[in-house]
Amino acid sequence: MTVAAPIRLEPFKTACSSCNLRELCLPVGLSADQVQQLDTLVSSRRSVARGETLFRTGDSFQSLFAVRTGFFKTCISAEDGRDQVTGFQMSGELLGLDGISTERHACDAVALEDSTVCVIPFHDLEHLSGQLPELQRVLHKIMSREIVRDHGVMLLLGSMRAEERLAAFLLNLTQRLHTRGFSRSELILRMTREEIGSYLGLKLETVSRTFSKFQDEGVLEVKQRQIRILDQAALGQIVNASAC
Amino acid sequence: MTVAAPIRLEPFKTACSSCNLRELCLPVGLSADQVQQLDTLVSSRRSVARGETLFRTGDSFQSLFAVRTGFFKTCISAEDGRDQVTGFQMSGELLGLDGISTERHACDAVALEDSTVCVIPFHDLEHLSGQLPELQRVLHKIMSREIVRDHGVMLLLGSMRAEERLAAFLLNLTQRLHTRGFSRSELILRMTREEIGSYLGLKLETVSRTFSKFQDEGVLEVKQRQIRILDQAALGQIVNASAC
DNA sequence: GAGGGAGCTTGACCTGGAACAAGTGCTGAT
DNA sequence: ATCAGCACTTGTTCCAGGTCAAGCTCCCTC
Repeated sequence: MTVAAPIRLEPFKTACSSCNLRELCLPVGLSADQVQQLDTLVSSRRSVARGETLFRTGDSFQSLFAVRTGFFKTCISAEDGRDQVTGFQMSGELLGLDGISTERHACDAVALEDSTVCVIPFHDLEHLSGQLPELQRVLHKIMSREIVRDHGVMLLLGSMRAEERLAAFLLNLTQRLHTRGFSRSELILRMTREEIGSYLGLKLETVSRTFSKFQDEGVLEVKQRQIRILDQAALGQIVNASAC
Repeated sequence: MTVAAPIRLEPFKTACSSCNLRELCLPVGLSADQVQQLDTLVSSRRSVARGETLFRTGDSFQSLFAVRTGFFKTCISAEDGRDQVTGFQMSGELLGLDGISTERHACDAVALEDSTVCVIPFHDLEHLSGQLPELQRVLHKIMSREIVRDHGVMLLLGSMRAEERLAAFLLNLTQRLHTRGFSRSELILRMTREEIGSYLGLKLETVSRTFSKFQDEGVLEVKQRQIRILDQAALGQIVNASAC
């Protein structure tokens, strides 16, 4: 491939400092100067085609990955084959935090559409964050946020009813999409009913029925994976239903 | 043993280097020298009586806490009053990681028996871990381990049946107690049936019935909060039941 | 050692969601 | 253009676990 010519395209490729996700991603809150230091270690990208895995349970952990474009799910499977989607990740979100503890990945990360990720070699990141307290701070906050998020999912799984779960899920998705500049009321699901069900602790039939119910009630318009939210407030009330 | 001589009692107060939990707690894997540096920042203790809270949702986050003696639960509550136990912590385990992300605690930590904790001022910890890569590494691993643990709970909540959940819970508890030198087959629960139920996404009646069922089957002996495991293997099989 | 209350057990009944089953509609390959 | 196969919807039935209710047990306090 590399025909003649010593053209160095590198600045064109990966650079946090020129990335429009920098306010959502690892560089959040860092100064321009600090982001440039990050650039030195986030030097490669990787494409992952829809359906392919970025990493699998048991793979040696070397790097974190920041989703640049596309959409992922992470899932774990028990020995008995049962499995559980533990999260959906969109642009600016980090994948691989689970691998730090044992230096082996503890889940599978699967692209739900053609995606690209930035590769963040973790040893380098630790090294740099020893130098840059602000970076260390950001990393800690991101990990902590993941813990808080997980606790929220536990609340959902432990005490919500099917409708509440799905409503909470949709609100969470649209809110995250909205911070990325998408509509607050329209979205295209990148995952199947089964994956939604796995994440929410429901069977796919229940997810489908609940979508239909919301549609009948005029809360949503559902056309396969295209969802339009007609009544945001109603969704919010459904989530907090047990209050009544 | 070293008789006579100028004995310095100071390590008698708070000191990771003289703490018998150091292999379970923050200092895990650090050299004696490094642990001594930790000593400089972990300088105070706090007692929390049974039923009291160590911190509450919304409290300003200043420190992590390492359980020294006793037993805690952490729980979050939705606005609507619903609440969810997100974990039980025993000696050597850290409390407060959830607070890092927003600098406010995101859950309540309640002592289930009279307890003491070591106070670890987080800013100091971050500072020191910038100096001590090994400490940084440990902190990252602990946070990552919490994430992995939470994912395991999601699997439990999302896809296991009541018996499987309780069996998994008991095995997890006894395993953690065992690494602390307790029996693998006998334990005293520090939490109520309701708290177990909240953690496992079950109602207290279901927890109680499931205990009774296990007792009838000869898997456990249950006397209120005293549990004796009669058939460890059976418990293990129950957890992996869906394989059959 | 009597009384009260929190925590636990057990029974009876009910229901939300699982399981099973039978279609329908998209999509992508030949 | 046709076909195959996956994703989704919808109906029916069933059951695990929730709900409600009644006692029981073990402390703890006076």
